[in-house]
Amino acid sequence: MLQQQPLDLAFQALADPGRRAMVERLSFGPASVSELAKPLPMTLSAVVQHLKVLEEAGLVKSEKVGRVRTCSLEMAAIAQLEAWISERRRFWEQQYDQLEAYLAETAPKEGDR
Amino acid sequence: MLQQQPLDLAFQALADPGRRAMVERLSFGPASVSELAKPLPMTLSAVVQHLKVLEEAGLVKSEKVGRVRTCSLEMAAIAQLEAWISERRRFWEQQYDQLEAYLAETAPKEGDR
DNA sequence: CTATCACTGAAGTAGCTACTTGACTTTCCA
DNA sequence: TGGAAAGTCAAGTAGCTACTTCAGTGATAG
Repeated sequence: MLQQQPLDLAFQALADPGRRAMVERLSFGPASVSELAKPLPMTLSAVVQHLKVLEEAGLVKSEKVGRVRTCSLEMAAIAQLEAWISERRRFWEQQYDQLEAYLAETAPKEGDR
Repeated sequence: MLQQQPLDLAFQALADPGRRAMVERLSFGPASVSELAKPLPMTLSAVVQHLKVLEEAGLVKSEKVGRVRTCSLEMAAIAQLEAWISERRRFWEQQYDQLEAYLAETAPKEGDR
């Protein structure tokens, strides 16, 4: 809402089951590219490309030391997604509250369930 | 994780800013297709196609009465997204707790700010 | 020193997405 | 009854995505 590009990229990134699997793995702690690739049915190359998508979405950061690139989650981006979603829920529930208030106001007589 | 198809579809659906705008609008209450289309820079046809994507993702339901189709949010699907995301946060924080516990155990001396 | 490991980068491609236009159908109001 | 309103449906298409293979590069272990 403030800027939607970030949300676009983040939701898009999480729409892929392989990328979601990587994020799930990383939620347990940092991992190398090959560790991320091991359980996935695709080439290392493909994993690196997915990783790039996750990094561009701001969901993951990584640093290379020697020949190993170690990746970890960026909770800030994930928190933003959570914020957008819970905002929807907040407005939705508010709407219900208003409906309840409205019903309570227009028909507060005794035939009220 | 239980089934990923639903999450695939839901994240994918929310990756589009137009579709997200529709969901934002619907979080304030039900709306007709034309109401959803009004603020968007695209044809009615395109909006109907986006709507179909949202419905297939289970995020929105709609019902036609007379010539008007009225749409509303399906909070259940949105709650599932929220659950996946907050699960990531939970594991992430757990990892941090373990790190803290470890640090507290290995160096519980006084230089422990 | 050289083989192996852990990636990196480029190119190619099948399939999918987000539209558009235009031709209908149905419903409702005057 | 006749038209405007509110959608619906089917093509067609430019651009994007998720891979693959193959040919490297720079650490590191023996």
